[in-house]
Amino acid sequence: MRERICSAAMDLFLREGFERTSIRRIAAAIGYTPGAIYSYFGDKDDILYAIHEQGFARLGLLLHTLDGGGLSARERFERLGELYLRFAFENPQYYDLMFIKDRTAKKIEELGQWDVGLDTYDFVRAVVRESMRDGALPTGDVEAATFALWASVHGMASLVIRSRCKMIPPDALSTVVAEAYRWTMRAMPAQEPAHPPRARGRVRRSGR
Amino acid sequence: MRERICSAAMDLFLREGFERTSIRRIAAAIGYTPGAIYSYFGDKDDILYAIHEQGFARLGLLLHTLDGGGLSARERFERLGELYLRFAFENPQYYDLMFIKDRTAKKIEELGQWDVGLDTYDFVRAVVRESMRDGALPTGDVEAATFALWASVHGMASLVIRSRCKMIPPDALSTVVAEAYRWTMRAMPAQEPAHPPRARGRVRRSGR
Amino acid sequence: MRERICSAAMDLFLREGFERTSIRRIAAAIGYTPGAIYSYFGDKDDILYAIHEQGFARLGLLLHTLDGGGLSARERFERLGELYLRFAFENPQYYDLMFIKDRTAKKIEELGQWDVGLDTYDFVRAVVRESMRDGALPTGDVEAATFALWASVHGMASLVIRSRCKMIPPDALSTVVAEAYRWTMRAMPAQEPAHPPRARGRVRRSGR
Amino acid sequence: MRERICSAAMDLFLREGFERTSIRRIAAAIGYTPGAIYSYFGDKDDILYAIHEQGFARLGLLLHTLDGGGLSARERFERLGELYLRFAFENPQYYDLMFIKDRTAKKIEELGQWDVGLDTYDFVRAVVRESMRDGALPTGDVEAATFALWASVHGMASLVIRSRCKMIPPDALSTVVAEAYRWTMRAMPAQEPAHPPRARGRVRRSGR
DNA sequence: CATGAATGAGAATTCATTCAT
DNA sequence: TATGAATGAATTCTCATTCAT
Repeated sequence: MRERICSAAMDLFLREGFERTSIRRIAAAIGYTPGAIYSYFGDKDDILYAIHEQGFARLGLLLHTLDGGGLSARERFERLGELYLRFAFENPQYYDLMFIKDRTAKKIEELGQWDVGLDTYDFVRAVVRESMRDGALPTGDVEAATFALWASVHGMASLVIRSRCKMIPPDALSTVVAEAYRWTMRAMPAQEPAHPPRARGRVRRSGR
Repeated sequence: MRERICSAAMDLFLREGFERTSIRRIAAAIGYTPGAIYSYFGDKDDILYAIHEQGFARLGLLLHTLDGGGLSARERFERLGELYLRFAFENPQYYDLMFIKDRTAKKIEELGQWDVGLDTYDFVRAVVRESMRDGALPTGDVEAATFALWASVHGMASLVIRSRCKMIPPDALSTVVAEAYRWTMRAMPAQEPAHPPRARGRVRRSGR
Repeated sequence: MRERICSAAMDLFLREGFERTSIRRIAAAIGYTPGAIYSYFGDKDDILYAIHEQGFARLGLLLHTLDGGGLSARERFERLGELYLRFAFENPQYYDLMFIKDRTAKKIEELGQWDVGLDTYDFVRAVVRESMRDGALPTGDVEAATFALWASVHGMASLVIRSRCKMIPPDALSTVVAEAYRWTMRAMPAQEPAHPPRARGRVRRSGR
Repeated sequence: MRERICSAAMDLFLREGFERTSIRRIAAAIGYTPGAIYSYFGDKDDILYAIHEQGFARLGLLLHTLDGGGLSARERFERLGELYLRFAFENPQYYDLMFIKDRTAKKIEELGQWDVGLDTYDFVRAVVRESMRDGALPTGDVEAATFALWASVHGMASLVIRSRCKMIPPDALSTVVAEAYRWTMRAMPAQEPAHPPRARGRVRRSGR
């Protein structure tokens, strides 16, 4: 039902591009009539929205692999961006839908449903906050730091996905991205925690 | 002529959105027949392309105000991103066309015309390279540093423009962005220049 | 349904000419929206193709009246061309579509669907072959003889239909055609059959 | 001038097809403005007409090579069709324009200008008449015989040119055509001249 | 002789959507 | 739940032609 419609839609996004993905085509792909789709989705953009939810579910799963892995706060912080980028490059269609496409934002606004993306954002913010508390990051405005991190990785992802990096040789691209991410990480060096949070500040990282 | 068509098109982008901007409407807006447009532009996307060129011309002008202002390399470096962000927020439609929109990229690829954007990219890279030479930046991979800087500001700009920052209160947004940019700048601290260029490298910043 | 569309199209061919027959007009003629047509035909040329199929069905029916009429091989042979010409002159629009118009051929090639016309061609060839076997025709290359016969009648039909016979007074035309057909028949005189088939070879025609 | 326009038009017919040949394109091909064409031709179809005249001039030249070659009447008669077919297969675009295309006929009718084609037709008729006179052909209705000959070769040419012979293997085609032409010639066997040419009209042809 | 500018008409096609059944 | 039929609106684009300059 809804599942089949969504996956047919994603298929079309991949194979034919977003513009070519009409309700007619989706219906044809699953052997139904256009009208039938409207039993499950009120709107074409509702399909988009559902797929974007799926995307966030996937991304959420991926990011939450950081939990309980016995990672240090700094490691969690550094891996966070890497995982985000991995998601983006491995699921460019999803990523586009979730973070770039106009219509998704319009639909979200229309529904007033911000939770979906917020969960992820909150998770990132939590990691950032924790990192500051642990001295894995210089203390500062959590919101701004979160946004800086996010903007940085989103910038890389969206420039690549929307074909703005053609001046970088394709085979050098992943290196450049990785290297650029390292620059970003450098913006946020691990610190001696200002106020040892919850008696955590252990010996490690003393050198930094 | 072409000017009138472009500005009518930009007008429509603003007022009605991109999808609603058809050749018909553009023609109607300037009191012409659709066919007349085709005397000046071979294609709908040619109009896009022309506007995007205009946008880069504007951005170029703005960025080049950095030249000859007697600024230090570090100042140039830091103001570069600020100017870029200013451009983005003051001309979101242009910015979208230039750095986000799909069709622009497609048209560019079709034409094989990368120069337009490259000029700007080269300018940024030149600033980065110079900054490294002058110790205004840690030495390192110029390409990656350029990309990191660009990605960071593009990330902020595109998240805002494509309405992905609704969780940040609108009136706090500009502060968050400014603050986030400071984080980014911190990634690239001024350094003791490797090879004192033009007798600059003084004692300052020794602590870092 | 499809029937109504086709007959409306034929109507327009007749009344307004082929070039003037657009999907818009067809739709208007049957009181529908252009889009509605596309529920029944994928393409403008699909309509052409359907009509051309109808035409071949008609022609097939007509030619098959030769079967089972107790006709001698020679009679069948001679009447075949007459029926063909009758079809052409009575259904010039169909004939044009089936045997002259460019787009039909293009569509056929596109579909790789040669069967429709082949049925008819095979029928003609069968008649020719049989005629040779029965001595109703000099023995020889069946393919070439079939083609010669077909070309001859097609030539007459298409010259008339495409208005290349204006130098022949209209009221003399049918006589000229009939007389010309007699010349063609003379090319293929009845013969003493090589191997007397079904004990036919009677004395008649001895004088020739 | 007119020459250049015509040859550009022919070029386009060949390379892009007839439908794609617009006045705009012709103009572009010779580096002029569409409007300029109208200084030389009143109409798009006037160009067609001019080209069709050229075609007839060419065909005329070709057919007139039969004159003065010391050929017997029968030889002239037989070669006439061969030359005609050769012209058709070597200049299919011209042939199409001259003998198949609708618009040419319409323009001719509009102008009331039949002479162009008539010259050729008269030439054929003259050959036929002479052949009869010389006993190179059975005596009979000259008009009908002319038409029969013409229809036969036109049929072959137009079936091939308009792609109705796809059931015949391409490499066999020229053989089939040649063989079919032989059947046609057989329709019109050489005869003992009734009246030994120049000193004519007597008892002969008693056998018929 | 030729341009440049523009018209007006029309082309095929596609789409999201609706609704009675 | 799903279809089949249809709408209505729009889309890009192409064309022959005209005409003042």
